Amino acid sequence: MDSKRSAPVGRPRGFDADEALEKAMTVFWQNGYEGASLPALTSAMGISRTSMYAAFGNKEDLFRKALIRYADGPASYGVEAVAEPTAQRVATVFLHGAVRSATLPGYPTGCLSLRAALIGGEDAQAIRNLLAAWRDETRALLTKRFRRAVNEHDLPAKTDPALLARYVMTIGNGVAVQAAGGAKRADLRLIVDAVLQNWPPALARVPKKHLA
Amino acid sequence: MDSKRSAPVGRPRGFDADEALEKAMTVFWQNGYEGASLPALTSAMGISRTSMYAAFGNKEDLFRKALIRYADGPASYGVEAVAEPTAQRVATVFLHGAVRSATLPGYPTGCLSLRAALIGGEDAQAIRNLLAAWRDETRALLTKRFRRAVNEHDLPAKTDPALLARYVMTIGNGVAVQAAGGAKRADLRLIVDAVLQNWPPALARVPKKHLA
DNA sequence: ATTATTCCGTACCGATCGGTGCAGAAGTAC
DNA sequence: GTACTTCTGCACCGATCGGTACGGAATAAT
Repeated sequence: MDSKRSAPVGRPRGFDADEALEKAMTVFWQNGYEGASLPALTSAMGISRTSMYAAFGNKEDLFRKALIRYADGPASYGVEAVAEPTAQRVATVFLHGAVRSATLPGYPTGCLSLRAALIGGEDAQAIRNLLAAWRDETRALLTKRFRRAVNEHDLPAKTDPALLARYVMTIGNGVAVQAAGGAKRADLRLIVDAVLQNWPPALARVPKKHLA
Repeated sequence: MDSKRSAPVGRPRGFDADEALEKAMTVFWQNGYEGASLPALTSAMGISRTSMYAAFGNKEDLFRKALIRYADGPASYGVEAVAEPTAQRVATVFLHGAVRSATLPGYPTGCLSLRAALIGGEDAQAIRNLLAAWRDETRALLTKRFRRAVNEHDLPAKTDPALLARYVMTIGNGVAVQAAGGAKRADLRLIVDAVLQNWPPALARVPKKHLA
């Protein structure tokens, strides 16, 4: 599991697990979970099937580890954003990060979380749930941060933090889709800047859930 | 092919092709192109493998026909929007239509075009290209409409119609993703209304493509 | 040296994929 | 009725899926 073992007796591993995971992340990012076949993964990782299973468990475990690497790397802008001092800065850093992450040179365009599991057969349900949980987590992070901003009078009192968080996520998701479709970074940057000029958006607390 | 034949000699078809196509569209919408297996499709359509091949050709042909049905049905809001008299109305109808289409009761949430083919193996490349072309077509429709609005002084002269079209598409895509993730129609409606309050967004023509 | 432990390539497993051949059932035309 | 056309269910095809058993190669401890 770890890169350093306490007593590595036996033949040492013939590849760098970190580099292999990086390659696997890229393949998942490009092709999604089900679309990434084991031959595609292992050939990109430069190792054989057996070595992958020995080092990472199975395909699902490999994906989970790749996702962690993704969240800590290219998609770390979420946690960075909520550390900003004002709500406007939070939104700005978040959306600029979304644009940057979705158009990184050397990586697939768009967002791994969206490309990997909007769809799929029934056996990919676990992966879908995992990614949905991760996106919900990010949204909860933003909600909490915006709630604090309301309490600090950094946002109008009637602002609904949850709705504002979903607003920001919606723009970020749209950016990811556009990037996956070939949109240029400069264009997306102009678009999110246009969105950010409308701040804070008028998102009052919903009056009441109307009867279904 | 058609629902009416000129001389239907021989045993008549034992199912309604239109109803079957509707079911197939739903399965593709829910599971994507590759995620929709033939057993899943045929069981939803209520017919056997062979009947599907006889009536629709193959899986790819079936998808193409389902997509046409989708574009003429749940996703017809694009062409409806550009018929509106002002640019603001165009954007409003488009985004309201996106929200409605992505949260239709009795249908999968989100947008078929996104769920079906953001990802996939190599053999799904043709499907991806098809859907990308369709989205580009919609964007071109909006671009053309906004260009007309600029000429009619319905939008500021310095507005970039292509960029504005991408802006609207970006919001629409974000809405579709959020809907697929479980967002409620009422919340999405509030979000797009907040976006529409910022109209026209400041999207000037890009100064010049900076040297790569 | 010997022994133990680990890595890794080959070859294989059952399951499922999209697609098809075939024969019988079901209908129309005469 | 007979002849002919079309539909449809069953069984099957080769290819590919994720996953594994096995044996040889390589390194560490002794």
